[in-house]
Amino acid sequence: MTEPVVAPGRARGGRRDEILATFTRHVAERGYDRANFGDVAAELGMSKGTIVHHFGTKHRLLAEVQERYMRRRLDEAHALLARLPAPEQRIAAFVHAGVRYSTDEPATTVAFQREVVRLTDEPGMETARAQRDAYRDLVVAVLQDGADAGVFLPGDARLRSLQMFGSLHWMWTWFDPAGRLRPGDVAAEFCRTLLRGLGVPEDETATAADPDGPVARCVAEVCAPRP
Amino acid sequence: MTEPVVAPGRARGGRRDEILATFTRHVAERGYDRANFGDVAAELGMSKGTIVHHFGTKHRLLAEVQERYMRRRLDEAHALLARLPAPEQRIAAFVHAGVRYSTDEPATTVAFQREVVRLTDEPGMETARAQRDAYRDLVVAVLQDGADAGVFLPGDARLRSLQMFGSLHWMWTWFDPAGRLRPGDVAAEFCRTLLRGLGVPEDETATAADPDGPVARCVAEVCAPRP
DNA sequence: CTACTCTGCCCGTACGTGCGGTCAGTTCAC
DNA sequence: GTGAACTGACCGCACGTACGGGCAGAGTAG
Repeated sequence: MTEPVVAPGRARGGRRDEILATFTRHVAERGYDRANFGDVAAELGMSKGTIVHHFGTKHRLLAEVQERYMRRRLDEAHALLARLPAPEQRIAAFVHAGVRYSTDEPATTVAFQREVVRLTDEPGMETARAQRDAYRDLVVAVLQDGADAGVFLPGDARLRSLQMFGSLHWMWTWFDPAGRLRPGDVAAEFCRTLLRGLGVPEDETATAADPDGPVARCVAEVCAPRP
Repeated sequence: MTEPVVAPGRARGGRRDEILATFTRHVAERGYDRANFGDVAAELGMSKGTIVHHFGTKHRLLAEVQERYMRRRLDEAHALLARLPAPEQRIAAFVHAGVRYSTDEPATTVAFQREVVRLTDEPGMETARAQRDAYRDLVVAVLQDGADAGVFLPGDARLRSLQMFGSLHWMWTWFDPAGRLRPGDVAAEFCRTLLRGLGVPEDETATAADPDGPVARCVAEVCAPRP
């Protein structure tokens, strides 16, 4: 209907991607439990059976959403680490990126964040959980390295990472991508408080937090617009 | 059975409080959607009808959980503000208190935090939402006053409050009250990063963050053990 | 004291609905 | 032919909640 480019039955991934996108939006809006096959199918003008045919179970569908999301986030994280050497730049980049997600892919980001707890509980989420842990480990390592190098004041790197992730992951409950609050401003404020809190001097903090500064620009390049 | 003190039929709130407590625990463990009357009733050895009799609907039950929780938090907040005059002490107190909740009332805290989004969406939650907003306004006012007074560096008080609440509200996804991590240590680390990030000098930061310091002690007195 | 009525707590059951998942079958590209 | 995409009817079940009734204690009249 909105995808007449490729012949039906042989579209890129079939209707698989459409299902994934619509399901993701429903999870973002209502949560996993209240999202259901019937509504998704109706919206896409297909049968419930089609969704089952492609994904098997609802759990598997969610798992695929989480895995795809974390795959992109991990790729970006590695690209950022490769370009930015300094610990305070790297932390700032993670914050800028974390805020960008909320506007670049609002639905997927909200779906991921509000259902993140299922990564720890439910079976079948091992891959996504491992990806999430890998991402967190990257941040912890930067925090630890920075503290070891004296760039950051001594402190518990793991707790600091949780403090930082909390601020970012909580955004789904209050941030409106369509609102007047610019993501760059949110990231800047978060960066300033966080980096100062880690003991980074004022001028490095200001540069790294600047929404038009080098770190933010690097993040913008790496986090390309959605295909 | 475990409540032989008062004659049946005239117990303090009847089985009402038991229902509330058990339902709260189920919401904390499984989330609102997966918590159900059948399991709660079975665990308490009563009929589903009894729950309906006392609360009418499932939504009303959740609303009551949220309202009771926020009432306690608001009372504590006002008590803390009355005892602690300095902005950095007040912010530190909010952080210490926020962490304490996770161990003092783990079930209710998790239930509240993981279902907080329903305060904004669902009807019937107006009271709880107003309480939550009032709590946030208290924190925003402290941050604003501190910035106006020059105790904190200039910055967006509202964004700072959201950054702070994010760290605390996210705790339910990772903090284990029975684990080896002491709540005081978490609060101390969070306080240090946050207060330094707000521009508070190192010695005031250290005093306010100290888990055995005056602020933490004041919080411990105000947040009395459960009755 | 007795008998009665009223009332609030509680039970058991039954109903309606919504949802995840199954399955037999059709269409269509290769 | 072969197999993948897709359909639509259907199943079973879990869950919220409506309903009718039982029962015990309080109040009251005699």
